[in-house]
Amino acid sequence: MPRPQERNARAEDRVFNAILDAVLDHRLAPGTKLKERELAEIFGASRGAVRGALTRLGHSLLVELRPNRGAVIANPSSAETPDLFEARRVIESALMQRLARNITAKQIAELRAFVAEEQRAYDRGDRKAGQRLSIRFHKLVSEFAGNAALDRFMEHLICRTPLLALARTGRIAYCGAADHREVVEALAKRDAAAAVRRMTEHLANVERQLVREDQPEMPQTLAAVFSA
Amino acid sequence: MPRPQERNARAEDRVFNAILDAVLDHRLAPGTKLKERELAEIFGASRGAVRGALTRLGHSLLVELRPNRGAVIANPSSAETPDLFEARRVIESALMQRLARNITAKQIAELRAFVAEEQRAYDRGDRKAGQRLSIRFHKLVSEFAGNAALDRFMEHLICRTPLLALARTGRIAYCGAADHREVVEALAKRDAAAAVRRMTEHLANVERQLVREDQPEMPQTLAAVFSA
DNA sequence: TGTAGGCGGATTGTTGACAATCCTGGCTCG
DNA sequence: CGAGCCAGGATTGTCAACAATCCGCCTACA
Repeated sequence: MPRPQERNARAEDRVFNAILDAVLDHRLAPGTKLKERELAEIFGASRGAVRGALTRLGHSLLVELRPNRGAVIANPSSAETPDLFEARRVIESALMQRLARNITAKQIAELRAFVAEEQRAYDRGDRKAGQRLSIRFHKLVSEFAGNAALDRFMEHLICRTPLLALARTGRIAYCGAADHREVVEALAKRDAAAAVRRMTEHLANVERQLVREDQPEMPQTLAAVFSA
Repeated sequence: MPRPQERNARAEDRVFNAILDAVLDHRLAPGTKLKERELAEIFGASRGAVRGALTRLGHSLLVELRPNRGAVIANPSSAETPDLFEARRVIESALMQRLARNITAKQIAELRAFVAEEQRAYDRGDRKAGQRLSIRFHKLVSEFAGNAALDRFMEHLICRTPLLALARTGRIAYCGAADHREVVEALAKRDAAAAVRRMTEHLANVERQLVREDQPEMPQTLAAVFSA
């Protein structure tokens, strides 16, 4: 006999995590409608639990909550790309400087092992797993830096990045284990300047992938469509 | 006959903003219990609306949500102070660099007028108003910088700062219009380095106020109390 | 034929009652 | 006399029915 309170407190988390994972794995396209009843049925949860999960996802900007019109997977405009990546460069540069000072040998070992696993995933052609590990690499770096406020913010930025990639290019952004390894090795040498440079370049690489493929985007105004 | 949906969608906002303002104005001490029924009565709202507001405040870390035990105004530990201020220095330095490049004459004028108003508030001894304007100064700067992602994060950091001040020192942190004016004048000259330096020093000044008065804090362990 | 207006179904928003949980105070028992 | 325990009351968590809203389509009319 499951206790309602505990069971359902987890029900909300279950729905939240399921949708979050689906977005990160690109299994839910931007604009997909998220109906409360349907989700409640699928997850065997009450509508209230689903509502709570959607509200949280909305606060993280992963779904767009339109009053009286339901929730859809967010469909960020390409105008957000520069802002997002500038924010990431700012924060992650700061993280690099912190880590170059404070990182422990154990953390270095853990990062190396992580990058190796990431590399193996890409090598065997498992892009989904590679992508997921690439995301978690940035989160791991953020946690190791040991600043809770920055880590919290990074979580938001990291989750939003793949969504933006999917909305713009229609496919997975390739993060790449090689870039990550260079960052880790710079940190291992406690070379703050090199770590910052490599992380910055890495982020610029990912961003460039997005804008380069940003051609087939929908025009913003009707005037632009018919001006030619 | 007020329409339930619209009236209550705003009811949640009303509760949210009222509590937010009360925290920023230091009218609610950390640890204060926020009972749902009581708040619902006070604001003439339903318990659901109050719940929604509390959930949002919880997500902003302004109230602590304890499962089955209700919500209280957050009581952050002093250990968070360095993290918070480091995050602010990182972000606001980036904002300064952006603004030194992009700020418009109109924005400069607006910032100058804002600082003048802030100064007048302090001059006439109205600390509450001065404090409120000091907070909004940082938010205004953040908005002018024009990066939505960073602005969003700044909002969280800015709201959390006075709470930390209250929890630690028991009184209002003095931000000071003079520091703000120097920042604005550096921006007016489009001197990025000077703007960054002044903002960084300003934040360091505020942080120093907090740690300097951090003596009468509760000891963390019983052992520490009785070791003497 | 094209457009304005308005039903019908589906979906979201809200409420109040009910269930579960926690805290408090007093009681019993060792 | 103190520790453990057990109601009683207060508070939070959950749910399912009801109300409000929106979208698509259909009709009527110019």
